[in-house]
Amino acid sequence: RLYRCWEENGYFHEEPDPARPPFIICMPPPNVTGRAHLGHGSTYTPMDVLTRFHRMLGNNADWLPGLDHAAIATEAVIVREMAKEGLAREDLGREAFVARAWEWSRTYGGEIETQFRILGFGPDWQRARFTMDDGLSAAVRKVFVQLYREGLIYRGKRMINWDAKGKTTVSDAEVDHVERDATLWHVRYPLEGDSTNGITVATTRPETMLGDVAIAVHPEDERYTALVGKSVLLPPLLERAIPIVTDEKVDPTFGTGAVKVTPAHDPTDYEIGLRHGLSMPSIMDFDARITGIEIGVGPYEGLDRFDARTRIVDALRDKGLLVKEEPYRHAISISERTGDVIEPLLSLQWFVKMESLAAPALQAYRDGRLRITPKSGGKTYEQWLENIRDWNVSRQIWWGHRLPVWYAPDDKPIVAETEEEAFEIAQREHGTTAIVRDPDTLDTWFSSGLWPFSILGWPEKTPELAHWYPSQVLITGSEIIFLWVARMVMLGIHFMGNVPFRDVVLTPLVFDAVGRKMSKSLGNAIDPMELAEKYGADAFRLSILRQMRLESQDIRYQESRCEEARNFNNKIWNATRYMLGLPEAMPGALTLPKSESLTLADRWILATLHDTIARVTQALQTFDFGGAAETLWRFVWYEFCDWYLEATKLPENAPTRAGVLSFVWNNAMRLLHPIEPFITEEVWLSLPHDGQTIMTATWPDPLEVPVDREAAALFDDVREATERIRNLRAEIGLQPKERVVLDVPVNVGPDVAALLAHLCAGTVRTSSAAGHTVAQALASVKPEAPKNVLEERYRKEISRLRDEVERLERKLANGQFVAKAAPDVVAKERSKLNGYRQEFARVETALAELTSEGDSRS
RNA sequence: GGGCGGUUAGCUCAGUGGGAGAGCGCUUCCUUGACACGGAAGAGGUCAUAAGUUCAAUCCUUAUACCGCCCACCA
Repeated sequence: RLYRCWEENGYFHEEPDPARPPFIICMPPPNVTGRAHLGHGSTYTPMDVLTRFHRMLGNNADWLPGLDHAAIATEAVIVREMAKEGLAREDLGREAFVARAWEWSRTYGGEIETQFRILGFGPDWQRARFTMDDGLSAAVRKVFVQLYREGLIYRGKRMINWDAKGKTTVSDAEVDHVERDATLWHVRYPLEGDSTNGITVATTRPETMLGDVAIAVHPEDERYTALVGKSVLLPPLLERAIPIVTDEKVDPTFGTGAVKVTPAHDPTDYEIGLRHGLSMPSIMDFDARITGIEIGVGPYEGLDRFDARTRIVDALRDKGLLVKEEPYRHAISISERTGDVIEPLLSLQWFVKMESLAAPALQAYRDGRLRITPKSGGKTYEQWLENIRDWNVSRQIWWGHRLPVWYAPDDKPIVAETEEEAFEIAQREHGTTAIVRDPDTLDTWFSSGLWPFSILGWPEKTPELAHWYPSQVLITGSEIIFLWVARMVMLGIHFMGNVPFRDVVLTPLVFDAVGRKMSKSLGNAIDPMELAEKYGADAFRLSILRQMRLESQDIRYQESRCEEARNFNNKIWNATRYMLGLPEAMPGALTLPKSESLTLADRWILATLHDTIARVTQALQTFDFGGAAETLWRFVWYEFCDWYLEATKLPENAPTRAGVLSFVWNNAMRLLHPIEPFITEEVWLSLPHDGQTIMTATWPDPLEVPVDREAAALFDDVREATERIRNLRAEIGLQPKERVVLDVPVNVGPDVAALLAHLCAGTVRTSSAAGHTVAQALASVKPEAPKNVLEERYRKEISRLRDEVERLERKLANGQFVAKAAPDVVAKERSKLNGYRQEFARVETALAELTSEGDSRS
């Protein structure tokens, strides 16, 4: 109900307004196929919090949402769906397939937007974009063409990562390295013409032997010096001879110190091959099957790579060429998306040249134009950019931005923004229009890399682009710092001349209670939608924010967190009910009772509110969401409810309470609103307020809250006295309503006396002993209690104080300390000692009086 | 192999160069006129280990152990 009202009234929407400071956040576009998970809680909640906060501050704040076409993920969904109908991609044909993907995206995609609404996220939906829409697609083509013409995009035959399951290349950033148990096979390659001699190599991938073109050893490895230059026969077929070469890259200490060189199927071997001018025959096709298309593979033709491995190992064993098999644990490359084992293949693909793009992105971070929180994220960012390699951007799938590339009959690429332009170029440069478009599409991250300016209308010169670029902050998970963040910075600098955002905030990863990753297969995944249903969206948001710390890289989450937050909200609700149930009406929220009429408790809660506003504001400005949440939790529950609300039940405090409650609670709701939008709106609307919605209410200003430090300190003294007295009451075993007589040694004034009596369920009896301040009097309030209880209590106190006094005396007697420590520290320690001594004397006197009383009575 | 982070109460985590903190859990009491999704009181810790710097170290430095994350072409 509230959300609908907000959206219908356009509260999330903003127009660029140069009169106000901009505050823009570009939402990391969730996958069109995606569903909300806990990671969205830790990443998107902070974005919503900041946007709401800055809107209340009066800034031109807008949160720009969108969806990502998620090329590989979406294509996989469609393929799976089609498989149920017995259809393959090719049965449909490209055009029909893409049409189906569009239809699917429109019909079933974007479910996550509904979920975001339930969670209270309020981006400017009117500005929602999709990475495949016309404007963004045009931006993609323009960027590709420009980079090509600048020589920053090229086509080349390079080692790429092949995902055989997804039937596409993937970039280095999308490859995971996973430790797995494997086997290290030692294989003997017999010397050509002398089969009694040979060289043994260790390999984990015998199936690639068919593509071996050499054996390499280290140049200084004396074991093999005599063999270098000779040739060996390639097992298991023993039909082809390959040379033994030397290369620095070979580690003589690993395995046998000799390595087989398969340039078409291993990145290191590829480099060795380049250095030695070796041939690079491919023996595996895009289905990860052995192929003899380039070189003879004998009976292994057409076998799947893993079957081929088994068959080749068997053959080696039969022929006595398998010297040794040993278990071996090592890291293998896995496709992030499909989980399939990555096959390094030599293939003709499109690449973005990264070096000249990376340098300015690195510089921007180093000179502080780009800040990264936490600092450790900055290190990661630097390290990656320093070692960056070219980015393979062509993908062999159909769903996505098709490469704006055509080929002339001689296979020369023609790169153009439109087909018309491509025809023109073809006619002009090749004298023909018989050109064929490249079937490949672009890496999803190519279009998301343009997000910060493409969603603002680039390449058009829009008012949004003029006023809102660059944005202020990007919030995202640290796992896509390479895939996304670094690329946005590089492309932003290149095309806009400026970093796309001032701050990057990396949110922690969410793990389960025992630190495991949340996953469906482990069954430990928690669905935020279920939590929202059970405990409320506000509770979910608060629970996750409360655990966030600036420097933390992970948080452990469990459902009980949400339950606690729900309890907190229940507390807010009940506190509100209390106020609404008071006999007097709540006056307007923006004016306080006359200053001189404020009670001690009033002054205390106002001073506390003042500090809370300052702290929360500071925390949100520095992205310390956990700090903000924790501060508010403490204020609402342990200060406002536990102490102030209780104090207002005292009749003497009644005259001013409605005004102060109204004022303080209104402020508290505004402070809490960015974190808990729903309950704060509901409460705010049910109490006196100014305006239509808390969303556009102004952010609390500490300068508008009167502060009386002296009164606040006195109230704190009362709190401390109260705690001591309650402790004694518990020891005596008094029932809550049983009153206790309190001896207060000076006339502390009727307000303090009444407050103390109320909070302790006591009857105050003031005597007027001289020489005490009110604070001292409070410190020595003596409840009437059985002699033995008091005596034990006093003895405990004396013992504790004696320890403290002795500790400090020792410290101050240390000449080194007095001479070398900072003077203010010494002074502080001295005054502490004095305080303890006075307290010690006081308790000792009290004990003496107690025992003498007892004596006279007995 | 390289980089980063962590180790503080049973659990999850704050924090500070000079008197160890919170929430949950636990124990005792309380259906007190907002709230049992609550209130009051309480128990519980040689701040991972070792050395160093310092008048003083849980905090700074170094090393070690264990845990986690990221990066990486030793077959």
